[in-house]
Amino acid sequence: MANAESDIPPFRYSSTLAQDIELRWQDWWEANRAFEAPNPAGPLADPEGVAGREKLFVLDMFPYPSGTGLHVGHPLGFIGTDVYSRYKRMAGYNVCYTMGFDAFGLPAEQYAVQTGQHPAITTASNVANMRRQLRRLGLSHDPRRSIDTTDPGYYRWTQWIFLQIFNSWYDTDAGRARPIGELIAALESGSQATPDGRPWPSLSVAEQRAVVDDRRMAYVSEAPVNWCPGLGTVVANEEVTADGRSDRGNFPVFKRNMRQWMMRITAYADRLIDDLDLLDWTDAIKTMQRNWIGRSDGARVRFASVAGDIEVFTTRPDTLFGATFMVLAPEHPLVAGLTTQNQAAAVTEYQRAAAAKKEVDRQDVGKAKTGVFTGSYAINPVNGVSIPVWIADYVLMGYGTGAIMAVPCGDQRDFEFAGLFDLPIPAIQEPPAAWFAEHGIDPSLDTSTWPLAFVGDAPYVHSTNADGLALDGLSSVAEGKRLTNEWLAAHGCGEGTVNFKLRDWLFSRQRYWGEPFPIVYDELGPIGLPDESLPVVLPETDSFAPRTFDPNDEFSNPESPLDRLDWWTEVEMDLGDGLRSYRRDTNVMPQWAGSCWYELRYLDPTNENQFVDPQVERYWMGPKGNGHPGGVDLYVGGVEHAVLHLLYARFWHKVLFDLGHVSSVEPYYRLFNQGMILAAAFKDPREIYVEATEVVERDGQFFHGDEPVTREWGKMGKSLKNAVSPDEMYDAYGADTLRLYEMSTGPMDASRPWETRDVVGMYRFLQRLWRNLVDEETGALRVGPAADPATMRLVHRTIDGVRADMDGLRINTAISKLIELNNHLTKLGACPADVAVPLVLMIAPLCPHVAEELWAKLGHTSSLIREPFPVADPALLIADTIEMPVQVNGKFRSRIVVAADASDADVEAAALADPKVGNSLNGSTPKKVIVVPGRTVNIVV
RNA sequence: GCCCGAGUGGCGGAAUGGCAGACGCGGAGGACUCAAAAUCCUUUGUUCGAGAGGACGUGUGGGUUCGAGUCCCACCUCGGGCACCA
Repeated sequence: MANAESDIPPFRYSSTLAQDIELRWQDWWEANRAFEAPNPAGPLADPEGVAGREKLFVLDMFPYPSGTGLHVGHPLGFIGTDVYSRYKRMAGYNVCYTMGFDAFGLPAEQYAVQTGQHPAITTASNVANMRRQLRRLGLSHDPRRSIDTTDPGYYRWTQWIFLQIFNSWYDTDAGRARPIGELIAALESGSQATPDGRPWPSLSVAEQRAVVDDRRMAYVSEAPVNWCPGLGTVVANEEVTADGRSDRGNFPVFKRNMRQWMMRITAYADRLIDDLDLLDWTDAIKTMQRNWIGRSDGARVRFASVAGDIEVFTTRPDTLFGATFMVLAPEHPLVAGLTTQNQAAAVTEYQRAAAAKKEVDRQDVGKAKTGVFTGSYAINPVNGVSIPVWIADYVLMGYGTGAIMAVPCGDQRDFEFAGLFDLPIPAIQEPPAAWFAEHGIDPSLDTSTWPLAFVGDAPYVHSTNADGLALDGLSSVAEGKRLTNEWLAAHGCGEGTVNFKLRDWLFSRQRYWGEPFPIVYDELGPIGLPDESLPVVLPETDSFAPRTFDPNDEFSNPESPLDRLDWWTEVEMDLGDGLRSYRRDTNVMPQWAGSCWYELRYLDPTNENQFVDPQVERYWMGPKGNGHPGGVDLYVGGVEHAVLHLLYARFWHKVLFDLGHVSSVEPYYRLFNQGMILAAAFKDPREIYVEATEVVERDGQFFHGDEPVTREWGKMGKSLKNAVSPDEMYDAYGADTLRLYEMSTGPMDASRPWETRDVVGMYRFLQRLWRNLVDEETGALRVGPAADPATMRLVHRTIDGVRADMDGLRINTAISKLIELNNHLTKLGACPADVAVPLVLMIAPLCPHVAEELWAKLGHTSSLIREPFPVADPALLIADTIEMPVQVNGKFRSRIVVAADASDADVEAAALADPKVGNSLNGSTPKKVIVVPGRTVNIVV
């Protein structure tokens, strides 16, 4: 025991040596400002550094600086982007790579509520701790560019962008946002009409303000919002889970009408869908965004009734002749006017029951349909038929118009509903024979024999009226829709339209730890503050909590912490018409605000006059041609942001583009979703998680002490008690080993289990690599004589393969190629002198610290971070002779060695001459011989 | 229910339609050691065989092909997303 240390050679690559090397080089990089990426202009300008180098903008989704610090599951993506950035830097690119902190949000606020400590203090210390942990990994960030969303120097520009959005409107004719001043000018000149057609000058000031405010991209609206009494704040649709609870805290959420800030993201719905085609993202993410936006093409149709026109949205206007009843959502405003005396009791009872139901139960697809007849009828505009109007909770007030026309023969839900309440189901299309066969019934237009509704292209029947709409015989749904839409428009009872699931973005929160709105109110409404008054600094207080309520108290009202600060909310200022009193907006922005544009601030983090210098922005974000529409070149992050962050950030970016502040239409050109690190978690018989490190395996069973436990795999973290700290890994192996391990366990986009016992493999690799170059007794460089031709060819094949793998972010296979090369060198006894340089340069992006140390031992006095990455010599990629497998009837039988440039005939002859092949043929004559040059020979008998 | 992914040794995973299992872990054997750890070397898909060598083998069943883990069809399982969206 006492002598254990002395057995190890003094200069073996051990964890102590690794730590010494790593800390030294981290200090050196910092002292020498090694990773600073120059800008073409502004404070970070270095025209020489920019000249002649292509730019590359690599971005990680920035983290929330939590108090618990990092575990080894967090930095998977960060290591990946660092490897890529280091590789690209060596390949000659000017790489912008840094890290910021998304530091507004609930945890810091909740911690403040509990402890009374100001969230700014907790945030600062969490950020400092996270910076330290990330630095220890050796990430090659440009520290000058780092930002923190809670810094007034940053959120000043978040507020400025809010004002840009507030001070703009969406011009649907131009298809883009424009400054609000241009709308006002158009209203004044009369080229834009007022909503009710009165001339602009005849409107009162209040009316004029209201007209303009209603058109703004950011607007205050009395609208149905998600009120969460348990959190004491409203939340966005995107933050409500499928079962109607809050994303954070899991409290019930209620739909309530409240005055809140909204962002007109729906104006961009089409562009947000269409521009996905420009992007290098996975189809999975694009599909999620498309589904969320939920575009559907159809028509609005108006049915006359005693209570006025009932407007419905339908994607199948062509089936209007099959509409035999209508269904309204129970909350629909026309229900009261439609309900007859006879039905009043039943309708009221149904409405009450529907209101009491939770969103979850209402949206349960499996359950049987329910509904009540209102007693009234409406007129089907295409055939004048009077059809009953029902209410049912399968129709949702929040989608379309909250009312549908029911076509039971062509819609499964309507089919079920009609069956249940004995409503007629006339056929209006003649389904093909195959459809009847598939469902095992005889072809018939008697729908009582049909097991379900028919949806698809098929000839129309009974779909012609006396008024010029004739679909009978037509068998194209698209054509049927087109003709119907034309007819509806011509007869003034409807028109083709597009409907979206996407709602406007609820943008205000009744909390403390967020960006204050740069807005004050006078008696007429909100007024955007002038740019000079930014930042509107979050006021100091010691009372951080919003008023919260019983989570089920639906009728409580929000009260934000800022509401209580009269000294702050009541202001006197001169906004151009003399000193007057105003009241500040007491909401704060949602946490998404700061992450909607942070990549732009990385580019020009210290600019006091602009959120980003246009020249700098164009350099890093501008369109590059070749189908690259501009934007971040590589954005890496978790799939959990597929909808929320990515949709909001794209929206802000498009507004900034429309207003001429940025040069690319999209912020993130290439998106890469890294996988998660999973870890085994163990539950005892009481279903309580136990500390994973304390679990032992015996005979394939797992035990915690003497108690048997069950294993499951989950996201690494505190709640599953399975987190592994990077500090443990640094102590046991060093950061280079940890980096290699995380990168080697699989492709970047795959989730993979963490196995602490596997980490040693990469440690051994580094140890062997080190030993191939360094004398373990003296620490001196130790290289062998020049490489033999076979070794040299292997080196160049490795260079070629590693470059391709790095470019394709296949870091795991790049590592195996390097291990193979190193294993070959191990057999040689030492690394040949002429292999040392390319070897060290190739490992540099992966394990930069040990690479720097070896580079120094090779006699260099400076860092290798900008040394050119090795380039393969094409001549060495081709061998004189090659080995080819020979198959007989597709089964591998033997190998032959032939000249690389041998003709097919020569290869065939060599294959047939091989004794093992002869055995397999066993005297029979080949019918055919297939030679795939350079690949294989297959002999068919 | 619908839409995406993915199923390969004991484990993580590799394989432009062309030698399945690279690389790593783990296992086995050996070297060093009084011994152990660390390190190094050999070996390691299953199976038959003393061996040479053979058979089988990428979730299941079909198909295309000289040749299929890879392409096509159907099914099963797991993971993710959406879910009465008219």
